[in-house]
Amino acid sequence: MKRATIYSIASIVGVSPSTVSRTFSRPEMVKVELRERILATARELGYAPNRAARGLATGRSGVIGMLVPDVENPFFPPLIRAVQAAARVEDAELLLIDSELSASAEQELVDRIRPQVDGLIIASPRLPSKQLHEVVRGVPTVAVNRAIRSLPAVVCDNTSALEEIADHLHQLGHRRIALLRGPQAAWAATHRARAVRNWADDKGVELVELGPFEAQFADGRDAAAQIVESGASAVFAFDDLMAAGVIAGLSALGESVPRDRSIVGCDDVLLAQTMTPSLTTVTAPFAELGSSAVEMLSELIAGRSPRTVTLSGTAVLRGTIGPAVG
Amino acid sequence: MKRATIYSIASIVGVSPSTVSRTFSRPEMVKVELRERILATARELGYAPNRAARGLATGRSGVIGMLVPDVENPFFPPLIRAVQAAARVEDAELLLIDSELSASAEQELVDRIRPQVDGLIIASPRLPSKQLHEVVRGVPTVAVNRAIRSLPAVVCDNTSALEEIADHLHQLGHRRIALLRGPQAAWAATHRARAVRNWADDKGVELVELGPFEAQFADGRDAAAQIVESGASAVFAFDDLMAAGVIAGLSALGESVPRDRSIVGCDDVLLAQTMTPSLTTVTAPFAELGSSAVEMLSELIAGRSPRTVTLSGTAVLRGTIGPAVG
DNA sequence: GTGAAAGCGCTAACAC
DNA sequence: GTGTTAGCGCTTTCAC
Repeated sequence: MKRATIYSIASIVGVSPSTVSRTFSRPEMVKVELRERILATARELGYAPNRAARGLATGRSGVIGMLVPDVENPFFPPLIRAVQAAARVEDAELLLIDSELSASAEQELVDRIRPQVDGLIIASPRLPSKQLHEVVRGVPTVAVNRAIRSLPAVVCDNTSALEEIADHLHQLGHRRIALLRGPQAAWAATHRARAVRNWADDKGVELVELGPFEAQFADGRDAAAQIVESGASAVFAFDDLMAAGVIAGLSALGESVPRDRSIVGCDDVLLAQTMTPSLTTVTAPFAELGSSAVEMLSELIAGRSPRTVTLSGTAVLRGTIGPAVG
Repeated sequence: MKRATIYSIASIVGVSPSTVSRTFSRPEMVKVELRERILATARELGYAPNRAARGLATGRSGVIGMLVPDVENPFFPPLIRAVQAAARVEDAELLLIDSELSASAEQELVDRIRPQVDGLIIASPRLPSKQLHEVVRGVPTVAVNRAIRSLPAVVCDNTSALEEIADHLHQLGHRRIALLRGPQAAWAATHRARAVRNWADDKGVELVELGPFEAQFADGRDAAAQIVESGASAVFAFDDLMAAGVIAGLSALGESVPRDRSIVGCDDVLLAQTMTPSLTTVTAPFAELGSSAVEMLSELIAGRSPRTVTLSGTAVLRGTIGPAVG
């Protein structure tokens, strides 16, 4: 028994295939009673429109591609969920691709899925602007978590949230602070570093910059010794994962957080909320990041030119900061 | 400038469209020299085969669907990565769907993507067997993390790893142990509970069973009071996330792990490795789980009937267990 | 080894 | 409102 098509349904109901087609693609165009009959027999036959055929005819696949550098990094799952939820509303599916932190893979993978998606959402791309621009030529694309001239983007500005936390740290007596930088090629890393640096300059606080790091847990853990050596009483890690690493590394060195040193993360991923004590960090607006991205992508697909959207993170003071010691 | 097709290339090179087609789908069928020429001009034009057209002609989309109950649960990202990596090798893309913990959504979502995928991988399905069987009718499907009669599956048996940890706990003097059960509808929850229960029976250890829980962080945290009350000196949480919750909950109650109580998780997700102290748990073979699933799916698509695969978890003793106190 | 032609299942003008 | 008729771009017999 083969799959039902608009033809099989049409012949059973006694209408033309176009009417069946319309019943599914523009229901309002077919008279209610007829539509009902068609829908009924379609259900009986377990009919579902063949997406490939529809895609071939319309030039639209109904799927959007999402490229992330590392699904296992807890920053991305919430973003994926948000994008997916938003896509669902527009009746689109999500093709997910993981570039495994490789810029060259980004290029290759985009090339590969380009022909089968209506649009692309690229999260935290590592590819240099020029190549990025080059590779997405022809596919509507929006970048997330990276401001870039040639592409509409949705980014998160954590500056004021970081300042707020920094001020708090300052009040707690911290006068020498370490900053663990994120990946060289990551826009967020540069942006966050600048925020902390500017704040420190303004306040006249000594800032010890470490890194750049790939921003894995191990990087944070291994940086613990340098931190201790630096004499910084508080540290801004690039993200929550690194912060967790720092805490582990300090613990191995016999220190306890926040008793001996204060740690701040960024993004407020699951990890930050579930560790004990919970992590002081900046909450990223995942849901809005995702929905804005999808929304912008739709605009783009519709031929409009959305402007880059800038959202903000929110400071959340939790258990990993305390008074400066030493 | 429109996208290149086999026709545009054919007319430029001066061959028939079929030859161009073969160059891409069965390269060995066309003479080397000709093939090179075709490939060259294809490259010039930036040609890539239209997947929709190919799909329509062959009945294969080249995409496999993966359904997870919750992308944000750290158990799934490593699985997603593994599946994706394996799929890549077979030149297939991954359509990801998140059912957000709802069994009914599973049904609806599968229905929805069924027509556009060549096969389906369903991770930790919550749907009752019968409905699950019903809904995947017609699509090659493999279940992951759930043994089920009607579907080929790849599961992980943690029994011996859990016993190993339990024995260790016993040696440390623990004689009253709590077990936090996972979601009612989750196969893994039942399976793990049985393992611990049987062990406790054999050893004559008192087992306090709590739950079932949805297995979120908050569930573990909120269970802390009951645990303290139960007098159990050690606890097996359904998974790492719940274990993290328990630790947080105990901490709020003034207890410290492993000083006051020992905690064991399951799966060894990122969380388990990055918390301080790191969590004693059972490492799930994510990579094998994913690659087996894809492998079985290919078999299924090819018309063969793969047998259910059972892998094993590995005990990993870390920082959250210690001698029984009280 | 290569070409011609039919067809995959749907949509979209365009008629009626 | 509904039917007719071309395609959409590819694969695949079947000839040659």
